[in-house]
Amino acid sequence: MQQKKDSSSSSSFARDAFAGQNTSDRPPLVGKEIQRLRQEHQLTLDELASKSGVSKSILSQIERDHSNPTLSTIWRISQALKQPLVDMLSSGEEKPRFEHLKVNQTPVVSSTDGKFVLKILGTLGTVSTLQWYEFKAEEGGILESESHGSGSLENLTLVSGKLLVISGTESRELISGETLRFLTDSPHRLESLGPEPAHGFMVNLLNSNESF
Amino acid sequence: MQQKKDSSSSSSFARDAFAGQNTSDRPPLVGKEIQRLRQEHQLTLDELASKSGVSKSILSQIERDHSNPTLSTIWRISQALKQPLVDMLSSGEEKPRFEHLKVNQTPVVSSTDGKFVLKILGTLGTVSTLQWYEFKAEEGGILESESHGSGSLENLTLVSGKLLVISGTESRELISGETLRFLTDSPHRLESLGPEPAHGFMVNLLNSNESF
DNA sequence: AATTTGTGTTCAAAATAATGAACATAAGTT
DNA sequence: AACTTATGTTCATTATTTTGAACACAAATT
Repeated sequence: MQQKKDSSSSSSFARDAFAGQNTSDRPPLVGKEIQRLRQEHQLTLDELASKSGVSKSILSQIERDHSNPTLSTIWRISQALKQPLVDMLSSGEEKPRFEHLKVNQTPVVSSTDGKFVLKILGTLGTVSTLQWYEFKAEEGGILESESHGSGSLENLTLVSGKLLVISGTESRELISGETLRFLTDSPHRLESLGPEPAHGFMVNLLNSNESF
Repeated sequence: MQQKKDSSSSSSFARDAFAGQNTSDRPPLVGKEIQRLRQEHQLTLDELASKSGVSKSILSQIERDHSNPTLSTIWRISQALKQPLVDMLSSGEEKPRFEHLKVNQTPVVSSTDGKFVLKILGTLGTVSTLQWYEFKAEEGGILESESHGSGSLENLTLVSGKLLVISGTESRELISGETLRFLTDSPHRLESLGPEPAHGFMVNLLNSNESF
C-alpha cells in the first residue's frame, strides 16, 4: 500500500524498469536533458521549483531518472524552461557533421512534359515529415499533387516568373518575390504562367499539427 | 492518504485543474488524440491494453482526460500505436487556408556591409523550430552566426555562385547546384567567393533532435 | 425474449509520484 | 576554524496514478 521511496538508493522506477540508456525500447530518459536546460538557464533546483511550481525534491529525482514524471509535471517544467515540451522528450544522438550533396546527387522529379522540374533538396522524418524543393517551370509547366493528408502545409516562394496556385476550390496568383503558404489536404496544382520561367522554392510539411 | 478517484464524477485532475481546451497554458489534453488513434487502428480498450501493457481502466480515463498520465504510460501507449510519442502531445488546431505574403512583407536581414542579404521566407515553431530563407550575397559577402544550440541543423542549397562554409573547425566549398547540410551547434560562417553573386536557399532546424 | 459476447466505465486496493521539511555537503565569510 | 549560505539529496507524508475485478450497457446469437 504505502511504500518507501528512495531510501538510500532505489525507487523501483529507474533502476528496475528502465535501467539502460534510451536507445530505443524504453521511455525517454529526460533527466539529463532537463538538467542540462536548467543549468543552461543558470537556475538552481530551488529556483526552477518556484518557477515551475514543481517541488524541488521531485525535480532532483527526475533529473536523476529516479522518478517517472507525470505529463503535467513535465509540462510545467518545460514551460518554466521555455522549452517546447516535445523537445525535452527526445534524446540527443550522434550525428555526422557535414553532408555534402553534389549536383548529380540531388534527386530531380519532372512532369511528363518536362516543363516542370522539381529538385528535392532535403527531407526530414519522424516528428512530422518535412521536405523542401527548388523548382523551375517554363511557361505552361504544371505540377499536380494529390492531398498530402490532413494538416499538411505547403510553403511556396517565387523567385522569378509568375505562378498560379490552386488548392481545393481557391486559387492565387503569385508574382516574383512573393510567398504563399496553404493547406494541402486536398489535391492542388501549380502552373507557371510565364512568359519567363517560374523559379522558386518550396517547403512542405506533411501531416503536421503546427499552426502558423 | 488514500482517496477515491472517480466516484461517479470527478477525479481532481481534469475537471478541477485542467478544465478547458488545450489553448495554451495547460498541459496538452492527449485524450481525444489517443482515442482517435486507437480507433483508427481498430483497437478496443482491451486490445490496446494488452498491446501496450497499460490497464484498460486507465486507458479509459486518459482518453476522457480524467487522468494525468505518467511519462512511461504515454510512452507505452505511443509504442503500441506506433506513433511517435511527441506527435500525440500536439493537439489539432484551426488553420486558415492561405497565407499570402506580398513582396514588401517578406522580412529581410542583411549584413552590416549590405553584401549579404537574407530573406526570411517562413518559420514554424513548437515541435522544433524551423526557419527557411533565400539569400543573395555579392562577392565577399559574409554571414556570421552564433551557435544555434545543440542539435541544430542547417541545410544550404546554392543556386548560383560559389560559397565557402565554415562550421566549427571544418569548412567546405559549395558550387552552384550543390547542397550542404551541417550542424550549427557552434559558430559558423558563410562567405560568397564570387565572382558572380551567390544565390541560394537555406532551411534551418533549430535545436532539433532529428538525425539525417 | 433470454443468453452470451463485446466494449467501455467505475470501484477498492496497491503502487508510486509529488510535497515540504530535514539533512548533507560544499563554498564563501567573518 | 567556526558560521553562514547555497545547493542538492533523502525522509515521512500525502495526493494520484495505476491496476484488476466488478459493473453496466449494448449488440449479437440462440
